[in-house]
Parts: sequence; C-alpha cells; structure tokens
Amino acid sequence: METDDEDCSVVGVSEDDVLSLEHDAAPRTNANDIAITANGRRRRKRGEDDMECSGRRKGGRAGSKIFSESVTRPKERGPDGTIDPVNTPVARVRFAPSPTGYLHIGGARTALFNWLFARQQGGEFVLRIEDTDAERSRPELIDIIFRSLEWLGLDWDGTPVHQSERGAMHLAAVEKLLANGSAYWCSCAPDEVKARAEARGGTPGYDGFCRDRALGPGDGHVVRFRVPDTGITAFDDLIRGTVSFENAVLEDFVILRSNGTPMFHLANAVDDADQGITHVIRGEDLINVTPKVLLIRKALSTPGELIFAHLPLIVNEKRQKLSKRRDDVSVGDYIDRGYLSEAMVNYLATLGWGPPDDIEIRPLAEIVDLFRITDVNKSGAFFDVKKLQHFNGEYIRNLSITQFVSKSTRWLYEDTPWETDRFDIGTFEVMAPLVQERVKLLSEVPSYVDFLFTPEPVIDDESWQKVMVKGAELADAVLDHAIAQFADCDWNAASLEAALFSYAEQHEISKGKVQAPVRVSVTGRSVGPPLFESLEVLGRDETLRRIASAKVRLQG
RNA sequence: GCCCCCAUCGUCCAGCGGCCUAGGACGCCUGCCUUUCACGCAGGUAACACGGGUUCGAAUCCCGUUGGGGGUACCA
Repeated sequence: METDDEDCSVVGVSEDDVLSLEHDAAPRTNANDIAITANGRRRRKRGEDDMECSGRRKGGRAGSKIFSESVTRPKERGPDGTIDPVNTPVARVRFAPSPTGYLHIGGARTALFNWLFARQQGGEFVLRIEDTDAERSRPELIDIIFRSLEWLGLDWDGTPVHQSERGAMHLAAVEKLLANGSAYWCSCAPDEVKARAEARGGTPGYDGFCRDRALGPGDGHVVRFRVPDTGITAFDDLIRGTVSFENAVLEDFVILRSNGTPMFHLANAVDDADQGITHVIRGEDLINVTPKVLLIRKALSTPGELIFAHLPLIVNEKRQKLSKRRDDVSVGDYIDRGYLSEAMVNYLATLGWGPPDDIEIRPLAEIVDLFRITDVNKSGAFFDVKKLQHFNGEYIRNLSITQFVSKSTRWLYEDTPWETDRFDIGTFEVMAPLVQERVKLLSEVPSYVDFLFTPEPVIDDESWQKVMVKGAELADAVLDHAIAQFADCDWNAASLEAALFSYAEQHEISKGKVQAPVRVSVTGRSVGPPLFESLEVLGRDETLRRIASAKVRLQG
C-alpha cells in the first residue's frame, strides 16, 4: 500500500502561549514562527523573545524554577494556530502496556509523552491493556501498572480497555480479512517454517507455503496476513519524517494463533480504530511493526489515518534498550529508593526532549505547555541516575517541612535501623529541616537521625579509624574538654558551640578538627547533620554518656 | 544475513545555512562560604564520527563510509 504522505499538520500545536517565566516577570506573548521542513516536520523557530527568556535566569538557582507559578495559558488558538476547531478531531492517544512485567522506566516515559501530548492538546489519554498473550500476561501486574501511573501523576481518561475482552471484535476482523482474501489459513508448524528458511539459505521468515492452498481452520492452523509482493508501505512520523518499507521484505505474518487468539498487530489495528485513536506515540522498538498494522488497516478498509511518533529508546550505559532483565528499571524500585514522583516525571521529560529556554527543572504544568512532540529527538537517551538524583535533591529541598516529614514517613517506620517504639516523630521534626537540605533520596533520611533513636550510636569503622585512631591524641584531649564543658553549660546549640570551640581557639586548631571526635563519639559517623543542633536534641545525659563511652573504647 | 532508525562535551538537552572562538544542565576538577556533610556562589574540564559534495558561507542541506541501536516469534 502506498500511504499518501498526508500532512501531519493536523497535529495542533499551540505556538502562541503566554508564558510567565518568573514570578516577577510580566507575562509576555510568544509568537513563534512555524516552519515546515522538507520532510513535513513542524519545527519551531526561535524568535528574539526566546533569547530574552534564556537571559532571564539570573537570581535564584540556575536552571531550576520549581517554585515558579504555573503558566497561564489561553485555551483558544491563534488565528493561524494549528488546531481547526471544526475539522480537527480531538487528539486521542493511548498508552498500551502489556502486563508481562512491572511498569519500567521506558514505559513510564512513553506514557508520559503520550500524556503530555494529550494534555497539551486538550485531548484524551486512554489506557489499553494489551494482554492477548495469555501465556505471558500476568493479571496481577495490571494493578501495579495502574498504581505506578498514578504515582507518576499521569491520570487517564475513561476506563482502561482490556484487549483480552475484545476477542469477538478481533475475530470478526480476521473473518473479514479471510473473506476478502487478505489473509489465509496456514498449517505450517514453526519448526517447519524455520527448517525451510534454513534450507533455502538462512533468510529467516515465512515463505508463503500455504498462501494458495485454500486451507480452512484446523488443529494447529493459524491465520496469516497476505502481504502484497510489491509496493511500499510508508508513513509519516512526527519525529522521524517519512519512514517506508518495501512490502517485499515483509513476510506473511500470523494474525491469529492456532489457539484462536489474535496476535498483537491485528488486535492493535482493530482497537486503535475502534477506540478512535488519532496519534500513536510509542517507543522506536515498535517502528517495524507499523507497516504491518498499516497493511491490516488498509485491508480492513479502516477509515482515517493514524499519525505516528516513534520515541527514541531509553538506553543503558552500553547504549542498549533498557531491559527488565538486565537493567534496574522498575518504577516501583525507584519509589522504594525514595525518589519523588515529580522529580522522576520531570527527569523523564528531559530524555528525548528539552524545553526551549533550557530550564530543565520546572513544574509539570509548564512542561505540558512547552512540550512539542515534533521537537522530540531521534536518538536514544541514556538513563542517567546521577542526574535523576540531582533532580530529586532539588525537589526534596523545595518541599515544605511538613511535606518532607510526611513523605519521609515510610522510611521512618519501616525497615528502620531503630526499634519502632524508640522513634519519636517530634524529635524527628526538629531535625527535619537539617536533614532535608542534605539528602538526595528519602531513603537516606534514617542515616541522618538514627543516632537519636538507637540505644548506642552505630559506629562507622572508617570514621572511627580516621578520627579516633589516627587522631587519637587530639580526640582524647577534645573529648576531655567536651566532658568538662558540657557538664554544666547551657544546653542549646549556641552554648554548646561556644563551649566546644573554646578548645579550638585555645589551641589554634580548626573547628572542623575539633568537632570531629565529638561527632563520631555521639553519632558514630564523621558526617551528618550540624553537630550542635544534634547534641541539643540528644540531650546532655546521653551526650555525655556517649562521649565517655567513646573514651573507654578509645582506650581499649 | 535482511529491513528500519540514529550520529554535537563522559551523559542529557540547545543549535533549524552566517549571531558558533558551539550554549545550558548532570558529572568531574579548582576556589570561596563553612563545625562535618550538603546547599549556595565563582571558575575550569570537555563535543560537531569520517570522507565527499551543494553554497560566498555547513554542526546545520545532500551522498557515501564507519560506528551504534532496534526489528527480524503462533511476544508486545
């Protein structure tokens, strides 16, 4: 089939949004020119306005604007905007996971880009569970996938459709294809197909053996689609331009299994049509199945045309597609490690796309506004956990104390280094602000406050070695000084600081060196929250007890 | 093998024929701030894969090479 390369300009992309880039900046109108490149892709031209935007980044954290207000955005499109309110159908996209595993990073990104596109277009984002393969589908995973999407904040429209429940419709389509000659029954067993392929020279693929045998249904029979021998099947991709395949290289693929269930291509083509899907946004790993789906649609006389956008793959350090098996990519695992969904979604949005003003960390509402599917990259993107962590740290620091405490809850009560009944939320709340600005992951929270809730500090060997053993002489002297001073000074951070650092002044030693032995004695580690606040919270008796105990240990 | 896709700092993104002595972010390094750590601040490091065209002019357009990835199932 020859797909007339129709315009992809049905895609509505608002180019006249009013942005408010900083709280104190007056809203400005951004009128950007549209240019259509040779291959039909819409590109956005940067105007002077944009230069002005990027220069408006001083003050505040560079590249970060979590605090900013969400943008105001007029719903109506400009006179020469891309949405024709009368003739353009509402964009309707779908995320179609198959429940063969947890939602992983790649799936999350695909869902996100679909969601971004739908929300920006004022269209719909629907879910379809592609569970036609009963062997591999695990129903219990469906709910986990939903919950992961909810965690990410990607809300969907309507009720998710389960492909497995639409068998009748798929079968009807197969009947139709059989009836109009676009498909035929085949009795070749997989190993027969393979054997013949090897025999004729190693080129894999089905040889069309049963094409004209006029077989009917039967045990072990499948239905294959009759791919045209000539011609090309092409489609326009919003990200890649025109992609075309010669029909001759496509084999007659199976559309109905011998157990009577439909294959992915068939169900996919039928359901997209039935659900009124307008745009298919998915990973590039599916680009090769597109001609098959297109061929089926044509043979079924499906009206309308799908618009595709194949996203670049997210890859691992070896530049391979993320795999559930070898890579650590389950969204659930990231939740468990203390990533904030806002940070995850924000980071995912920067994989394959970047905002025109280079400000990467920003509220989702702004990303919805700025996102252009046509500006998505073509090449694979490495999932950089380091950068994700940086985003996460930014988001954590921008939480209110209340939010921080609340989001830390599960790390305070589950699998903690302390006995639950020794934990005191009030005590934690005092320390919270000091912890919040130091962690990149919520899972790190316990290590900053554990010394307050365990009977004894958990001694970190490396810290002990460095401060107490190698610096034994100083440590001993400082500890003696601390014991003497702390015995009767006022018990607050300021007094404690003055009391301890008087040693630093007397002996002309840096404060850093002086505080170290006390820190290790009391908290077990050489790093942690500010020392004097920590001591104030711990209390005089326990502080003195730990210092004395450390001295004993130092001796022994 | 065959088909498809891709190619700018280590990584992510910007670049849309002159504004590029290639910009931002993460990372890394240096310094400042500082009771540790972290934050913050000021710097630094570092890239147009290669070869041909087209053009007055190419990171940007075209072709090829090389490299990488994806697909090649009665998975999706």
